[in-house]
Amino acid sequence: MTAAARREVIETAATEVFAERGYPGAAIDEIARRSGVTPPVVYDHFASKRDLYRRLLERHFAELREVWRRHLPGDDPPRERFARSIDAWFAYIESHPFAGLMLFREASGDPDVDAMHAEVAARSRAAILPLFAAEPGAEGLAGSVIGEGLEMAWVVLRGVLQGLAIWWTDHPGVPREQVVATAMNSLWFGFERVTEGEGWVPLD
Amino acid sequence: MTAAARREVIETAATEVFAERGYPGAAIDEIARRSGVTPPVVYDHFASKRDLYRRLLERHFAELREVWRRHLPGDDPPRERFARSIDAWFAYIESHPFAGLMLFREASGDPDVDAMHAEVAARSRAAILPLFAAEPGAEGLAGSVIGEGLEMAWVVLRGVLQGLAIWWTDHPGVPREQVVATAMNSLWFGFERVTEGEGWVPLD
DNA sequence: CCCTTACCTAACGGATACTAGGTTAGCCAG
DNA sequence: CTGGCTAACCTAGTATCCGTTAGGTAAGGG
Repeated sequence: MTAAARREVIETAATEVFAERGYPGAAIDEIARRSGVTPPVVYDHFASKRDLYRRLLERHFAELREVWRRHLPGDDPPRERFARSIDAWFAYIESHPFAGLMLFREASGDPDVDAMHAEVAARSRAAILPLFAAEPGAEGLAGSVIGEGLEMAWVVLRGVLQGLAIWWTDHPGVPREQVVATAMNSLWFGFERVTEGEGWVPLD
Repeated sequence: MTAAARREVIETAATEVFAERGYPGAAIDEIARRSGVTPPVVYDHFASKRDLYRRLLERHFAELREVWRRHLPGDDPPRERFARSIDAWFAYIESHPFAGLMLFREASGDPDVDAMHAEVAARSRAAILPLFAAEPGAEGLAGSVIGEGLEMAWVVLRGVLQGLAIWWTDHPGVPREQVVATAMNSLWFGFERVTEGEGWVPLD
């Protein structure tokens, strides 16, 4: 097998194993075995386990980032663009279930690896948030009663999508439209309400 | 130190280490060191690393379950009870930040441990979901256009709370009311809309 | 004075990231 | 055809870490 093809096979296998076992639980031995190869071959392509992991993080986060960049901006009504983005997002998860699982595994056990994960994830956030900030009415979000408005909205968005994505991989029979509908129903009312300036639920 | 006190110290230290490093990354050595003790002492109190982990899962999940059980049922308007429950939930996270982090770490790397985690978490879900199902209008949720209605609502709820909880531990300066307000604003509109029979966002 | 209790030192065994060095198979110059 | 070079892959380790255990010490109470 050519080096490039082997490298691709290893990356696919490694994504699976990292998703299933997490960073410390993923053994190079098993990654190699699933790639039809012995461990030293992995080191012909990647300098270390960390290097391999970083490479996969960069790749999958970039692909997911691209989903937002391609579907969110536009001239259609916000709700349609938002719905399409979420649909495309789950379509990516559907075709790359292990990539999603790997990205959403929060903590690895290795502080350096955690820092790496946080750094790459922060780059994604920095790329995607401006797309939302460009929406009309977004200043309502940013300046709302909630101090860290945009940032916390991001946390909520991420929490819902991530939770549904993980749940979905355990319930593969559920059609994508249902998952997308749940995400929309959970997220849309809040965004709509704020961007239209109707304000927030008051705190008693 | 008495055995009971030492055991408590070890449980606290272990919760911290599991939260910071995840199951495979947590070393008995470090748990022991933070407990002011050597590793064999840990084994005087717990049969194994897995046993210690299970014990902590049971304990913290039970405490969080109790929060819902105490605050959600009642005769006040649903929104107030829901808001109070969420406030109490984040109050628990505030006083037990490591417990929250430990519970929300999805995957451990060890299949047996993952199964254990899933089992205890499922017990919590089974205890809390009926509280929501008892709400007037909940049949709208369960029988909605979304097939697995209640279950997916649970996933969303959990996703939002978990995301905010993790974010909050990284931003300790943010007052609890702001986090609670964000959670309410993210979750309440959807629930309200469905339980009042106003239906869902249609899918285009 | 002994026995229990809390804790220790020292080590074993297994797993794991990573490496040194060799083997095979195809390709290409002569 | 042939000899040698390269590229893909291998066997066989090494060093380290980690869960766990065996067996012992020391202090305090009865």
